[in-house]
Amino acid sequence: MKVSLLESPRWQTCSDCAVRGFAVCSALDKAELRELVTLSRHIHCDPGATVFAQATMATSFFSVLEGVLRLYKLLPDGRRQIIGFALPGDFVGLAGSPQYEFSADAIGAVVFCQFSRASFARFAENRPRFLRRINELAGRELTRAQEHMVLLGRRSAEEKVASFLVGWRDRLAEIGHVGEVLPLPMGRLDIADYLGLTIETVSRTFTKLERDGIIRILTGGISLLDAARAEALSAA
Amino acid sequence: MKVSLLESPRWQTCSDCAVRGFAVCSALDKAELRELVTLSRHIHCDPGATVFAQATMATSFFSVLEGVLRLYKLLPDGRRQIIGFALPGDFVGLAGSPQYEFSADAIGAVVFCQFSRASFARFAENRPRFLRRINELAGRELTRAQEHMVLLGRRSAEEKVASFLVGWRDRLAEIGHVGEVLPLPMGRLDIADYLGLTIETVSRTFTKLERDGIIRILTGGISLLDAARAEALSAA
DNA sequence: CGTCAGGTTGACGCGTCTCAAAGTGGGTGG
DNA sequence: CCACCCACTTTGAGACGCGTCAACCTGACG
Repeated sequence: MKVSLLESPRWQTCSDCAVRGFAVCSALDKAELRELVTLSRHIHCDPGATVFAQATMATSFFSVLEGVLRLYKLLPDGRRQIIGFALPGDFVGLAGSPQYEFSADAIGAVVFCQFSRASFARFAENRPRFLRRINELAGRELTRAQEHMVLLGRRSAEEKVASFLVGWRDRLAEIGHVGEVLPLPMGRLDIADYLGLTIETVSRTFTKLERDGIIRILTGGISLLDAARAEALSAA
Repeated sequence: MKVSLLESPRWQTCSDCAVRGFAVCSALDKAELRELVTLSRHIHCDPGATVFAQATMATSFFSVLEGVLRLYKLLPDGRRQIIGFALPGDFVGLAGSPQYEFSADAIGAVVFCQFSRASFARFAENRPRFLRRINELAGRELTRAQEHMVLLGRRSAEEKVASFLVGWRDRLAEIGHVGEVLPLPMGRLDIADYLGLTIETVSRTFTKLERDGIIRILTGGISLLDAARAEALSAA
């Protein structure tokens, strides 16, 4: 069974954009929205395409419309840590330093809004409501990062995988995903690099969770058979 | 040898506050500063005192003036992850959820400014310059968190300790610390919980770094004998 | 000089990584 | 439509880094 995150209808204009309700621009009125549109470009990109790379000049901000981005940092010797996945509605590029602090590439096909940093900053500059909205998103991002640190520093492999699955389910639910099946558009290697494990450990742990009747492994996703037990493993 | 972070002269008024140049309030003019003062209280607290606790009502924001706070999250079974140390000039409480997402307590004696969340928010509400300043601090915080994730997920014990020492040196330098000796006001257990290690591993790693001539262990701190080698270990 | 918290050291075990091989499914071209 | 291919995943066996448990050391303080 193939599971897709691209089932939502395509947008035509900003006002009926699929992520209108929860993206950055939710804090804008019609007039402002019309102005912001003139600063944005819609970009489609193919599976695996790099959106931007760590340490290159940060010329843009991004708002994801469809699909999933993986955000990651690389060590000089090639070790990779995925610091998060960006979903529809997520705003990317907040850090504010002149270079990107991490890389981003598409998992599957992705559509996003791109803003030039300079003109976006000029637009935001004197709009307290919009600035507060950006603050809100930054705060949420920060809270997620802190939770992720606990996971990386203090949880076992099994707890990590369970936390990931529960967290992923909750994030998809937030953006309106429903259904028995939990799609996992990213591969095992991505999950491993997100959790600070190796691909083999992730694979073994998935198998163990399935043996224990907690999940069912499908191609491109899983089914959470025993959500309560998974939540217990992810240990608040 | 005893090393202190409290050598700086005490403030009298906001305008000659020791952290005036790099705290949140650096974005304010004299008049605004005078207004903000009326919303703040100066608090002194003793070594080990808890400033706020995870999952309690988030009624305040904090700006550190002197000393160091440890910020941490606890798992139900008692495992602890320190997500950061707050130094003079740092602003704490950004996340914006109704409850605190983590706990904070004093390492050594601490002095900070406390703001009621509600009145602080009202003050900030229509001050774009101030909101942008808060954004800037949030972005820096986020960048640090991302770097920390790489450390927790992808570095060995030795790399973790070296990164910590180099990072700590740089943060102290940013707030004006100079001198051969790097003070470490936190104990080994704090360092372990910051790095996702046990206290024994941290202790052993310190010893190894000293044997290798990279550091010298002092009471209450270290001396970085071979900064280049430490930086190489922390592997950018 | 005794006490106590914090730090260090050692021996051992376990969880995760490493290296290697085999299995699986989707896509492509004959 | 089938057979091959390739990337991805799973499984296994063995090694190793870090955790665990326990003992000892050290310096600050009364």
